[in-house]
Amino acid sequence: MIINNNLKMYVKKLRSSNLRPTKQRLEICHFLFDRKKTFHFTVETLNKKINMNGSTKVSLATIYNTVEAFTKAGYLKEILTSKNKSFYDTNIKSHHHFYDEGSKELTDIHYSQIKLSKVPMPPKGKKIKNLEVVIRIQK
Amino acid sequence: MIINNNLKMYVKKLRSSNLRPTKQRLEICHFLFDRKKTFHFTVETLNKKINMNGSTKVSLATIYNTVEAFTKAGYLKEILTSKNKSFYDTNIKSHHHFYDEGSKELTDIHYSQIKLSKVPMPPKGKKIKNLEVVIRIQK
DNA sequence: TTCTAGTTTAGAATTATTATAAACTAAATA
DNA sequence: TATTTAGTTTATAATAATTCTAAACTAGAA
Repeated sequence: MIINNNLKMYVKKLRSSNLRPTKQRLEICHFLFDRKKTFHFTVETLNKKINMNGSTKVSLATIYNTVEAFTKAGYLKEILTSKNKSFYDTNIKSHHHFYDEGSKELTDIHYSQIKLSKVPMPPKGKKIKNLEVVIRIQK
Repeated sequence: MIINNNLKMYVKKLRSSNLRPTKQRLEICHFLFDRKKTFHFTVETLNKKINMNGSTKVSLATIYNTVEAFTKAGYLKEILTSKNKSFYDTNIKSHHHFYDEGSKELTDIHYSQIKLSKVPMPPKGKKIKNLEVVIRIQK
């Protein structure tokens, strides 16, 4: 379960996302952030993981709400794909993806692996929030 | 309605997508390709346009099927976004997009406006099909 | 300890998409 | 040209992802 050290971090993330630290939300944090590698997921896969391996039952609605709040707060990043399903990533650093249309798998590309030498100005009155490259690959 | 000149082109596009040229499919072609500017759309918006302004009634299922066949054949391109809805583009040349999360609008970026000076090798056994940049903008 | 505003939940509602099967039609063949 | 058949269209049903709802519950302030 959640070790004390991470607990503080989770509470901080939750509070700064305007969420109270509840049993369910801490369980979600555990499955999202208590990892060595970064984690790509959909709400469906996260829900399965939590409810098969977790120590607390968490409803789908709570998972949706928490993931959305974390995404707004910047602790998760929504990935661009052409599927009608949302993919999220715990790696919020600027980085890019390979998207394999056969297997529908996403793989991180480290930001240092792609360099842009020219980027356009945003339209008037707007600023750039984020820039992502998706490289579609096939056999 | 469809002028004679375009008709031939539409029939060619349909045949090479393994579709017979029917009244309904020609009407879809008219709304997709008889344009000066490139066209961004979802099936929903295309359906509205056709059935409000078109001269032939076309069912939603036919629109879905035709758009999918054109996308497979390469006459339309599916755009990457974070929404749970498919966006398509009649501009199939290599190009990129601004995505305004406020208004949910997509704007083309001409391929010459972005230059990449470093791109990673694809994983073993795979090749790069396509590379797209999406720049998310906000106020 | 009590109270209040926020939270969780199951299930209903909504939205996008895909599947189905009966009626229709393009175009190959006689 | 008439007939045939394989492909097409359509309304509607089914499915999948997400959002909404309202009743029961709980964190944390007073």
